[in-house]
Amino acid sequence: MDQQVRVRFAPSPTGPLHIGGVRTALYNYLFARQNGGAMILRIEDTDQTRFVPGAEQYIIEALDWLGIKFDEGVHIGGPYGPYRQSDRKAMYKQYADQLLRDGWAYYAFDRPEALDDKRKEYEAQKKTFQYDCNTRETMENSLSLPAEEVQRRLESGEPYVVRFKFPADLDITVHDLIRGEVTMNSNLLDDKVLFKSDGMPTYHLANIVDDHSMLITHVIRGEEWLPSAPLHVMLYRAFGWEETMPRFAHLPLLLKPEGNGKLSKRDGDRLGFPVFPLDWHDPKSGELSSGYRERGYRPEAVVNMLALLGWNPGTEQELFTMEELIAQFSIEHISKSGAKFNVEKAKWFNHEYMQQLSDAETADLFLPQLKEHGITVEENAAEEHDYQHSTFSRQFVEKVCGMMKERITFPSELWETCCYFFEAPTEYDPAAIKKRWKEGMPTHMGKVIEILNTVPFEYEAIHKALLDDYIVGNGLNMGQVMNSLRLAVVGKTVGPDMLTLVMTIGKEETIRRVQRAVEKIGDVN
RNA sequence: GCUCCGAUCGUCUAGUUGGCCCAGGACGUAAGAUUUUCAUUCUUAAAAUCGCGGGUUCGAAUCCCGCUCGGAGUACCA
Repeated sequence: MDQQVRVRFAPSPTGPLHIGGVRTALYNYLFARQNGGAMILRIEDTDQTRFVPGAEQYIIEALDWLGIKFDEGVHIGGPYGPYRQSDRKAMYKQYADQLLRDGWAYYAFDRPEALDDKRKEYEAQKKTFQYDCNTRETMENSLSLPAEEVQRRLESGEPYVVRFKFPADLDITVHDLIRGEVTMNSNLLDDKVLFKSDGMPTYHLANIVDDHSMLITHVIRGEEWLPSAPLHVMLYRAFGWEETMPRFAHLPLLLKPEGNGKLSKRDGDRLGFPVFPLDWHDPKSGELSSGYRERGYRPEAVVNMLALLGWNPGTEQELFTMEELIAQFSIEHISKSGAKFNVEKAKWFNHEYMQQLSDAETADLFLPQLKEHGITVEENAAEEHDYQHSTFSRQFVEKVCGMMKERITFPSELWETCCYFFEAPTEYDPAAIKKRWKEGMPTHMGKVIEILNTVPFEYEAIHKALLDDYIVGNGLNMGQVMNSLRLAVVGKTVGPDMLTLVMTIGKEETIRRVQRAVEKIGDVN
């Protein structure tokens, strides 16, 4: 009889959520959904010194933007709350006491300075001090001190921490869903602090207590937790919860795009791509770290890219909707090695998802830029375009988007790519003039105007009159004439099919632009 | 230093029970086609002696051992 799958994403509100953390959340989400289970958001804020205002809200907003939804959590409540560890503070002490009572933990009175000194002392001998079964007798704790002394210190209110008492020489095996069995010997593990002198539990205690009381069945987290997994297994054993201990899956890390090491905030800034889902304004330094959303990435693209960074479907499919990911995700296909983040691939994903937007959706993204450039867009304008007043219909904007969106990776490129549909060029690319605007071009342009004025303004008619009859009929250089026309209309030699462009901006505007170009460029070369 | 984890094209990876792999796909790169231009698109190509060295086997990217390299952890941080 299977119990319901329950997973949690448990970040610390110490800053913006790193993209690696987003991936962890995503994998948890996919796993939960696939198994019809519950996804829980728990905030692990046991370190009051590292608390950053706004971080919790940032995490919620970022995951919401990406479509990673929760069933229970700090922001929506649920039957196993509260979901913020600082709000659960009162319940941890009894668990520390239980461990103390059962001999799995002990009081330690060593001051932080004393520990520092100890570490330096060892370091001087090229060794590393570890508070463990070999050294604890030499420290100030309830194992080394007489019972009365311990009692006296406790009653006098002397600060203390509670440390886990690792049994000597015990092989502890962690069953990891990704890595198989990982075994470590307790002699090499240190007596981690479980309960701090400020009355708060450490991650280790709070995590186990919460996962147990929230009925978590699977812990999917970053590989950086693997070394402390044996401690966690021992805690479940010490509490007598081993029967219901969650299954563990330690995810490979996200690495820097170049060189080695874990992906960090600085890499993103240096290499020009975001490391965070959303923009983050650091409340202390005022520094801005850019996010995927503000850079113009589609949430679907970020999800798709992240899903494939460390997991693969075993097929050649690369584009996935969230639903497809949920259906196909499997822990067995998560890779064991770290993945280097690739900016180009991220852009490619975004281009793919930009193409999936409708013309209307693309137009919505374009509107702010148009406004910024003084272009007015009217929902139900009588005319498609009014170049004299820089006013266009919504329909016209959508038409342009439909024509041009395949050239675009980010919405921010829309204006640069489409501006000539909305305003006439003010200058002409000198290199293009040199290459295309040959002798006699004003005459040819005059002929273009004449044709536009005389033949019906229809694609086929213009094509016949201009390309077939005039250019081909007179043995003119097609590239020369058409590119000069493009230069006159666009200002440079880019853009869609020339006649389509003319049809789109209209007869009058085309003629105006050609006349203006002839005036400005003249009969050079 | 110690402990643990890892190691296939520049990058993400396929390869899960050894032969169908002189290693497949995608991004990127290059060339060509298409186009009056640019971009898109399409086609093709280059690109991994499967980290190195030993074994096991008729046969190994796939199994075993050693080495090397990389990463993580080693806090009253998570």
